[in-house]
Amino acid sequence: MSIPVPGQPVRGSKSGAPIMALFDLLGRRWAMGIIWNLGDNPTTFRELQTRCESISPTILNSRIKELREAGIVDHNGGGYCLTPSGVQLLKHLKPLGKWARDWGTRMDQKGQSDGQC
Amino acid sequence: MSIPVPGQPVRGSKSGAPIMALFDLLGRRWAMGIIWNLGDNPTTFRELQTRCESISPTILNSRIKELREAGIVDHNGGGYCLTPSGVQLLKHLKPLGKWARDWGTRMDQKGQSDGQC
DNA sequence: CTATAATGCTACATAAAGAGTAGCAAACAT
DNA sequence: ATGTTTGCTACTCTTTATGTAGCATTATAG
Repeated sequence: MSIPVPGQPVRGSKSGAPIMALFDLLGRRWAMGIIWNLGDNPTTFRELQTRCESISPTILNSRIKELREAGIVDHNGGGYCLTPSGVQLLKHLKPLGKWARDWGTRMDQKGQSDGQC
Repeated sequence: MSIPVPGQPVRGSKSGAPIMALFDLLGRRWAMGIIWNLGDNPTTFRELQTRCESISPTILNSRIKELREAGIVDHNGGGYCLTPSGVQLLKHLKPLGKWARDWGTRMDQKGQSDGQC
């Protein structure tokens, strides 16, 4: 799968709006999970596989390739890790953890009128 | 495609970690783009289709279904819109716009050692 | 030096998602 | 009554993802 490049046509934007290029990249299966699980310290391919609990090596490999080309992930001697820019991205993803927990709570006690926007 | 529920096994977490359930939901094609394009005011199905520039009605429909079940999107007389909780989620997505623009800039003048993490 | 183990993958066959085009039923306006 | 708009569904075809097996390379241990 070709990697989306900001400035060139991508899914959702013929003009290549950066946010759409990003959504294209992150909207691929496992992409965000990989970034999340990469966290701080260098991680081996197999360790990443384990952390993701059920990812197949085939897509783990393609996602890594894409994220490397996008300058989000890198590989040094010890394993895979986030680039500085990847770290920034993860920083923006972090708040979603809290939102997700609240969401879980809300979904539990569902049924209440969820507000007609 | 069945919708991921926090607390039940999802892609990336057998125990159903909320963040993984969220990544499962948002990591489906167009999911984030739809939330992004929904913005403030109620939007009709066809208007959404237009804003997404190239989404097929088939998946637009399934994404909407999933996002509604997840309590992120709702439909009132005038069209589709974000629920309060969807608005919060979008708020967390917004900063990615800035990151994406910077990313675009970086990708333009690529080549420089991107830092060996 | 040889044997074992870990790492980073690739191959391949199968299943699941998404794309693209056509068109329909219901509600509304003219 | 006729035409529009809206919110879809049907259908076929392509692209992605899954799952299991296993290989080549490097590091470690005996």
